[in-house]
Amino acid sequence: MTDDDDKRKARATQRRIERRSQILDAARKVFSVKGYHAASITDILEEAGVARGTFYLYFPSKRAIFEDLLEQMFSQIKGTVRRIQTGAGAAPPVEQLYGTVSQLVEVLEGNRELTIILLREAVGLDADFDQKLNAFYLRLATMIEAAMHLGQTMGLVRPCEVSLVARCVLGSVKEVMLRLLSADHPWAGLPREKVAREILAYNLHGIFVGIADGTPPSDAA
Amino acid sequence: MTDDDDKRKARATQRRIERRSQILDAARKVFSVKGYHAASITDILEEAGVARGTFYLYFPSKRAIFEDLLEQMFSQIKGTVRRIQTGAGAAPPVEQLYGTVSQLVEVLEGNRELTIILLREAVGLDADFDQKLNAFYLRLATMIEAAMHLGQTMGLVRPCEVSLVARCVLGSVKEVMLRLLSADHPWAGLPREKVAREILAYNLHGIFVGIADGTPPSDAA
Amino acid sequence: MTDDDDKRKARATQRRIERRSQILDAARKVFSVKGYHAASITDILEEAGVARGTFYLYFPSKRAIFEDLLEQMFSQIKGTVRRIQTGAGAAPPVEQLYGTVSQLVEVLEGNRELTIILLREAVGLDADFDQKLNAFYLRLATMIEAAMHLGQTMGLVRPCEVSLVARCVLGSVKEVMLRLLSADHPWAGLPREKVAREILAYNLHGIFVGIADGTPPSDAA
Amino acid sequence: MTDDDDKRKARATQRRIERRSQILDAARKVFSVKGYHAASITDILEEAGVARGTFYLYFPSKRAIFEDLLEQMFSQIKGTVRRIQTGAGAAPPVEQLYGTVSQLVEVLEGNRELTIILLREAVGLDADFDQKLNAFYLRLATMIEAAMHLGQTMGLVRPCEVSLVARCVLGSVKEVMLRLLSADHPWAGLPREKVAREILAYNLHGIFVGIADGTPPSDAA
DNA sequence: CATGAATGAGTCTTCATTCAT
DNA sequence: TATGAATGAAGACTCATTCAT
Repeated sequence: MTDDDDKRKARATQRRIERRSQILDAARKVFSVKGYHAASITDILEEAGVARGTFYLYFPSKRAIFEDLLEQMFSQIKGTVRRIQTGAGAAPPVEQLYGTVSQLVEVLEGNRELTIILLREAVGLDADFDQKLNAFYLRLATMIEAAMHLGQTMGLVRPCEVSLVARCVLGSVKEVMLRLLSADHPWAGLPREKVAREILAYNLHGIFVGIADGTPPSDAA
Repeated sequence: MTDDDDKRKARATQRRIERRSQILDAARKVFSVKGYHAASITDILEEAGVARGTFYLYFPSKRAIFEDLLEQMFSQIKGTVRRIQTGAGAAPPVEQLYGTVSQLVEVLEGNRELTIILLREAVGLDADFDQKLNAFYLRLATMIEAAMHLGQTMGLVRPCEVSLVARCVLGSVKEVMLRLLSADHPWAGLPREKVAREILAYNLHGIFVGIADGTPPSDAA
Repeated sequence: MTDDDDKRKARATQRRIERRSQILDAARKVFSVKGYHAASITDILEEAGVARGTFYLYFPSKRAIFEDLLEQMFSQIKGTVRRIQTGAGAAPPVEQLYGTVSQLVEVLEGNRELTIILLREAVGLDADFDQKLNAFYLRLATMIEAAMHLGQTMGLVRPCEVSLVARCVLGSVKEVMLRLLSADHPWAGLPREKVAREILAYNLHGIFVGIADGTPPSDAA
Repeated sequence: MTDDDDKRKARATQRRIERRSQILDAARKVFSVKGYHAASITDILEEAGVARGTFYLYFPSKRAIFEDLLEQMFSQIKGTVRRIQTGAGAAPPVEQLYGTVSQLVEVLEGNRELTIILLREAVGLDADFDQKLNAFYLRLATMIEAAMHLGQTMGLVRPCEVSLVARCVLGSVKEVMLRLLSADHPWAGLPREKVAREILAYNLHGIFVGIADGTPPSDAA
């Protein structure tokens, strides 16, 4: 009996999770196409093939599901961007950076809809919401700053107003990724690696002390 | 009589223009504080001290006035960003660039409200609207591309995927300016020139073939 | 010009007041028939022949208009129930009481719908609301108590737990009035005066020290 | 086998009854605190510790369970209010009345929650429902009328519009009991007997022919 | 019998836009 | 030209009830 119950409970939980995903997926799609404001609960309902009440069974409000989506993105990006290792057997910093950028591009491309939401719906919902986004970007900027400071102590990064330049770095990545993921970008054919290398080259030669010979870093490494 | 009529007409036209400005100013303020969606016609009305019907006498819709505001911004920025001169007596390209960036920062700072609107309310109204914004940024990107191509033929700019890198440049400027103009940025004290120089240095060393010696370009020039 | 403006403004204000009344009347009717919960804004709209938005132009919420209606009732009743005068030339207390009761019945009958609302919708909206109603009835009860205390010092009212008996008085009036105003009461034909006299007789002989000889007080007076 | 079946059936029936009570108790509690409208099925479910579907296994609707609760109250009150006995060995009518009132107060106090529901949620659900309540109160009023008519033939009750005065009596009891049972009434300390005596005294001296000497009837008897 | 996920009709409220004065 | 009252489409959310497991 207990076994049966357990099984049933497990199946129920499973279904709950699936339903949630189903709605979440629909919302992701709708939000990425229409944007937060233009998207109505009804749109999501239709996309998900679910009744009104069901939605509210899984999410307390339109805003809540949107935040959920953003949280997803946050955590995925957080998982991607890693600190530079400086230990003995660590790979050269540039290599590591390339790895991070490359992965980042991959993750963002793999989450096209979420990324578009994150990058587009940059702001404008309400103060509370903006703050969350700002906090997120601040976290990213801070990570970049930290890496730059480290680079400076290693003599790899030129002296500069780090907090400002870190934002430059962030901005360049944001802009490129948004275009890359938008419906009809001009670099449709570019492979991820190429994109990653270009971004890295652009940024490195802005924060890197050394001879810029026009060769992308992957070759240099 | 005709004279009188003319005078009257002129005065009337004058008043029309003033009224328009009055409403436009109010809208700019409201939009920059609340964002497009959160701002209501009523907010604008109250800020402008104008009646409901009057608003619709000057603008056909909420969206229209918002577009108007954006157009203002477009033209101001267009006026700032100039093509690099290559003629005989022309100043060194880097100098020219510095001038452009410096002016740009100044203009954007001088139009804090509009700039914030432009940078934040990036997208999300509707497809039509997004296209306008995309078109605007595309225009900017294209100008940067043109400059880069020129630079490449002059041997000043390293070979790269120009259309992509141009977006990097654009993104870095957008991000920095948004932070700079936001309520409480961390570089509160930085003078415009310093900001301009940092941005330029960051970007130049990313698109510039040459020895990156860590010296800001203004010194180099 | 100013004259014209004044006139126009006056007319506008007049119309505003009328519109308000129009909606208020409709709401009164609907609430008295359906009760607060069963009545929908739509019902009121249809009854008033007014558009949805118009309603919210005059009242911030369904609850607000209901409270308004109640306030109306409060003030009307307040205006009716007067303190007993004990001065030299004052009419005999019983006479005064009869006057008050008689007027009260008249007022309540004249505001059939409001009264029904007040008496029926006794409670159950929310804590806040209940409190308002309780406070109102408490005020009435307190007035009755005061009159009774006075009567006691004058030797007219028998000793008793005044606060409790005051509620008895209040309750008897409430119940009778509710029935009287309800659609199909059994005393349909009874004239106001008769009703007033009966209520008074009933109550007087409960709080009156003296010989109850079965004669209605109006005769006794 | 049949025995076993019977036993099983009996046990099952027993369980059914218990479950029903369990839900009924929860509903009583919830309704008396929140009132009919504010109380949700979910509230009852949580209070009862029962699943949604289970509820509808025992009651067809929210309204139905509410009616059930009211029926309970009806029958309890019906059991309390007895006809006055006029036989040879019967106790004096006043004594009997005192007994009835006293018992009534006791029953109502013992069913605090139900009573509050009955007295507060007086009306306002829908026409059908109101009618049930009206019918109930009508029944009570009719019983009082009958007693009064009897009293009149016995020369104990003064001539009056019996149907109206009966409502006065009913109203006075309702009002006092509602206050008495409400959270913070002013007579918190009053013992039941005192309350019963006061109510009776108030009412008797309104419907009783005789010398009102200010003494509570219990003393008089 | 019991469960609780799913349903969808119905509610209140907002706000851009229109139009008579 | 200016006003502001009126409009009504559209949106988010609730909750009693059903039904597959």
